[in-house]
Amino acid sequence: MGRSKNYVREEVIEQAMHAFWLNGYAATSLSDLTAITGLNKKSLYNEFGSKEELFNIALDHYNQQRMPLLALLNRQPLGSKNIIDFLTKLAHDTSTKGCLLVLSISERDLLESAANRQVKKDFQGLQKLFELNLKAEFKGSRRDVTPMALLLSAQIFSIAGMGKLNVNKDQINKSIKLLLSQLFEAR
Amino acid sequence: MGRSKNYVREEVIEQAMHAFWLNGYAATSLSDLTAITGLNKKSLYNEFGSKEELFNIALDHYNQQRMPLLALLNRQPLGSKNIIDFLTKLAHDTSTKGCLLVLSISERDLLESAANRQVKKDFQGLQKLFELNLKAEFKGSRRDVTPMALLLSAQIFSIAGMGKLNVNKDQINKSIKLLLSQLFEAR
DNA sequence: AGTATTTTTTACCGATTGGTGTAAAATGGG
DNA sequence: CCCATTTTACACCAATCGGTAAAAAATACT
Repeated sequence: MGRSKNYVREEVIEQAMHAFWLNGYAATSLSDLTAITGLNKKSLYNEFGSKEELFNIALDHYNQQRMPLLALLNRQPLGSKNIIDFLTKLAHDTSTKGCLLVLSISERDLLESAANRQVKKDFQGLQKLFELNLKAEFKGSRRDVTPMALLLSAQIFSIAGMGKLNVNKDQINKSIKLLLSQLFEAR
Repeated sequence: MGRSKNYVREEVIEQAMHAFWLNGYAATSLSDLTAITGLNKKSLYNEFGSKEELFNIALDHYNQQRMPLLALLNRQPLGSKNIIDFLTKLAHDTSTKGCLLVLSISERDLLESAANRQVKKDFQGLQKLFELNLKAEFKGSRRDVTPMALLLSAQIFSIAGMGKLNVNKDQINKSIKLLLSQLFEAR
């Protein structure tokens, strides 16, 4: 049945993901990818088809890794605690690498790509999760939770941005904590 | 004194700025720049030195254009009204292009460039302006305004991100208004 | 008008881009 | 052990990248 592969698919995806994460899609060349993954161009193409397909797969991998975080928003009972835990953990996990999803929406080469559509869909899904938790939190009142859901979900941009700017992590945590307390704490 | 230029420097900078804004630094090629500005490669290099220098100049131009907005934070008396007006206008002016400064901090080719350092400095300056206005607003109290200043200045990332995602502008305005009312309105 | 000076045009540079064709190397099943 | 099959390595592709040298075209000043 022929020679066996010299690499582990999942490891290659992981390495490619980190490369894309650090450098962006366009700025990560095939040379970069071969250097980082250790396997050569032809093997990359045999396994993944093209640079863009590899990126899509890497994005998928990224989302898979983020599942535990997203799961926080699905815990029963829905409510503000889920949101607080989610954003607190997001802020805590911030790094100077930023967020791959956030970074990808600005990539020209991806503007009309499947990846870009996927990222937008992911964000809308996040927004929807926030809405559901807010509705549960404020059930009974007739308040429109849409603006608050948007405000909260957009904080992933703030957090990613501060991370990219290398803002002190303690300060990031404090600022998010402040936001959450102002929005949710009984006053 | 020889032939006169048949372009206007300021117009070229303006056009280059828009190209960089839309596509990013790395993804905007010299071909793009010559096509958009109308003048050829050699003239571009005679006038601006290099692609990176042109980008720095374009970034400068962008900041100049943003001066009226920043001026809102310098109005006397300092206080929350300045911040409210600033963020309200920023949200109102959002476009799908996002913010050139925000977009630039993620560009690998600029990571160790003068442009990147400039952008970081700009953000810190913004944060400081927020702090001064908050100190004025809360003078007398011993509250540490740093986290709030960081939270507020980081909203430029949220706003830019929502713009990039093509979120309905009305919704963006509402979400920012909500944040401001929660932070500042007497309760 | 003549000419010195500047700008623009054109052709070109080596390096790198994403992607492929081909042949050698390696390893499975019989 | 042998051969079919797979994966690898290597050479190569046209296109494009940022940048430049040199000559041609245009114009302002005397």
